[in-house]
Amino acid sequence: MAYEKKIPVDLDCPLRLTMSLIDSKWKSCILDELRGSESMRPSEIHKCLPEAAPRVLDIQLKQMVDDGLVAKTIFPELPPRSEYRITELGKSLLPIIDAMLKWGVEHYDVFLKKYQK
Amino acid sequence: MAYEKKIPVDLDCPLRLTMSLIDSKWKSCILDELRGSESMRPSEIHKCLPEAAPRVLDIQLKQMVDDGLVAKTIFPELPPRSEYRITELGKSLLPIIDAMLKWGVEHYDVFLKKYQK
DNA sequence: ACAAGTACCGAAAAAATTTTCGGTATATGA
DNA sequence: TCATATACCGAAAATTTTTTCGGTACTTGT
Repeated sequence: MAYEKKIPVDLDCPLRLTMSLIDSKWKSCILDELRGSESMRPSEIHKCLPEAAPRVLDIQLKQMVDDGLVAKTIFPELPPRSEYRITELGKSLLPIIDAMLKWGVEHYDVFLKKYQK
Repeated sequence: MAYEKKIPVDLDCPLRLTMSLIDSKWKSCILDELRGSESMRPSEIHKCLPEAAPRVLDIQLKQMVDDGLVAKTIFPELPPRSEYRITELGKSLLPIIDAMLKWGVEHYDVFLKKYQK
């Protein structure tokens, strides 16, 4: 799959539904970035997540727009301008992102010692 | 990757660390199953998650044992017997699983209408 | 004797995801 | 004029994950 998912989301069970919306490599980070600003332009998002290939962010942002987690506004200008912002549905996932972030911070050292080098 | 991860967990940021521990197709379901019993034998887990190929559960259980989320006891008996149980570290992830499960239940209908058929 | 169950594992195929590369188009600043 | 920036997209390569298949070894029940 490149820019469109064969099976958009996992409808087999509620837990996997939620997972399937955020379990790609960068989606949770994108949500975490978008929460911080009213809106962000693609180039800003790329700068905030420099380790992600720009193409992946494009693809994952598009999927998140399709899923309703993120809204996109295209301004009919040249050079082109567009903006992404988190939707109410996307915001409703933030408690989950928060819980994961908190857990990660609390247990980071253990896994660093365990797996680093 | 087949039965061992090249990069065991993602240490780039706390959020991705947490994600990397549970973001495979069945790990969150395994945790959700294991929470319900004191312990489970592999064959029981397979029966509870019939859609997952047994080999995948083996592999993912092994990774979860390596990561410390699940503990395994092997009984030196014949025919062989072993048991998996969730560890304290694994239990500390349950609030995240709960939040995802709750979100999934609350938003299931929307995505069913949106993507089914 | 033989099928079925128990737990496990390697190899390879299949599927999905991520990354890289090159390309479109227009505008601005040096 | 030329490099840079904006946003986007397709194709293919690379990587990772999931699945399938076949095999080990031993026991119980028919």
